[in-house]
Amino acid sequence: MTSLAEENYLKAIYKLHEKHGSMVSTSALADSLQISAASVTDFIKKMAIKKLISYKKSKGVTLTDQGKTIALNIIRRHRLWEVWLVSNLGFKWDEVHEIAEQLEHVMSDELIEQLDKHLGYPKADPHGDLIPDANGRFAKNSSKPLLECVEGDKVKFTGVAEHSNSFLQYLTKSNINLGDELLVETIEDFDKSFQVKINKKTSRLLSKEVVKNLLVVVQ
Amino acid sequence: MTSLAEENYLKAIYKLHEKHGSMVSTSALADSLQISAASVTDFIKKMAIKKLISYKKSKGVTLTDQGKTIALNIIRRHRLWEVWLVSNLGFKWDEVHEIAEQLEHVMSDELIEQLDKHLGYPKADPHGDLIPDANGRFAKNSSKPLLECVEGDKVKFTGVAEHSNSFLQYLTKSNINLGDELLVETIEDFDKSFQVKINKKTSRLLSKEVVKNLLVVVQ
DNA sequence: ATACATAATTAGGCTCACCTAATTATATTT
DNA sequence: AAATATAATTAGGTGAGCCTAATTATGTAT
Repeated sequence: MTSLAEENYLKAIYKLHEKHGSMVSTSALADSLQISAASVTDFIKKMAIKKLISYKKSKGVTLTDQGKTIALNIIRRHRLWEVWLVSNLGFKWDEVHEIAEQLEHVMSDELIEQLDKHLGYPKADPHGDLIPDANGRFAKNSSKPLLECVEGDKVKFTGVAEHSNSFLQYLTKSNINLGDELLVETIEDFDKSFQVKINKKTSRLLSKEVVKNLLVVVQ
Repeated sequence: MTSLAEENYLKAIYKLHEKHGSMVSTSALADSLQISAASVTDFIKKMAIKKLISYKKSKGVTLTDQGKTIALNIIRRHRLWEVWLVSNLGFKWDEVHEIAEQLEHVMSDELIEQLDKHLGYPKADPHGDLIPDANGRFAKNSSKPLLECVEGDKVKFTGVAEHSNSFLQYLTKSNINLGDELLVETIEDFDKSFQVKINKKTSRLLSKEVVKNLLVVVQ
């Protein structure tokens, strides 16, 4: 029904919309998919005819309900596979993205439902990203960037806002792992760097760039 | 490196060669891949240039060492995924083929090695087909069709020579499962039907068509 | 050896998903 | 408002992997 290319477009549109809101521009899509803008214009016209997206010429695209349903399904598949790769196959959180990018395109609803069950219906993937259910619905999420916290806040590290390998590896190296308790000891007003105590043990200085990308839930 | 289409051709050539020996004809490939003979001729010429196969015009093709290595790798992936689907996700042996056909094309050696480890380095898939190791080598296999047995033989059911869903479902329905002990009670000379005792319990009459496709190891 | 049937190849064409170069539309600056 | 920069579209084209119809090669029966 939906081709590999269509799935990739739908996922990219969903993610760009999530990140920047409103309509997704041709160039943003081209950039994200590493494809020329001309090719994108071509392709989105066809997707619009198929009612996967709504396309306003020279303005950009948004997902239709049908397109959004498919996009959420792909994201669901991707994140479930990531959980499996980490918890069953022993991969690290910075090693699973490329493999899950391939696995997400395997078409079998039965497979995904069985996988979900096998994993114990996880709510989030190894990076803390929520996993939509079979109907495309997410659990409630009260996390926010650590940057928005104040001195004295005691929080739980539940996710990342930046998924680059270098950031994930920095956290691993710094011994900061999903689920850790973080206590904001002091915040340096000048550069917004945070002195944070991790799991009531070691204390560490984190730059603004880092705390911006750590998602936490206040306890 | 190798495309989806190339992988499917290599696998088909390997299987046809295994089944009928010698060179694989254009029409056999066309039939197996559900593609026109003209398309096959086209494609195998390109594969020959890439040294994946050796092609004698109007005679047929055989795999080169390189092609055989890739084919065995695909078969390895396919069978490991089938083991996983049955033993971890709870699928039945007649439900896994189509899903494994998709999973086998996911490219990541690391993934397959971890999967193999996770499954405990299985020697065979849910149909009893041997799984080649990472170097394309198979374990020794002393199985033969039950049809070649004689009255009084006590054997272990280790595999099937026919993979159709209808045959697999017939066996399931008849309560004949991989690993079962079979005792050949009598063989009807007229139609080569076998009266067989399963796991020292129930006795059952199996047609020649069935015993031909049951692979067993004499105990 | 000839005729016939079957198998394989060649010729020409199609769709999908991409490309570059040229053109047009939109947004920003002066 | 005009000039300029940036973004988007159109036009024309490519390779991969398929197709049908026509042709040629191979194998079999007479």
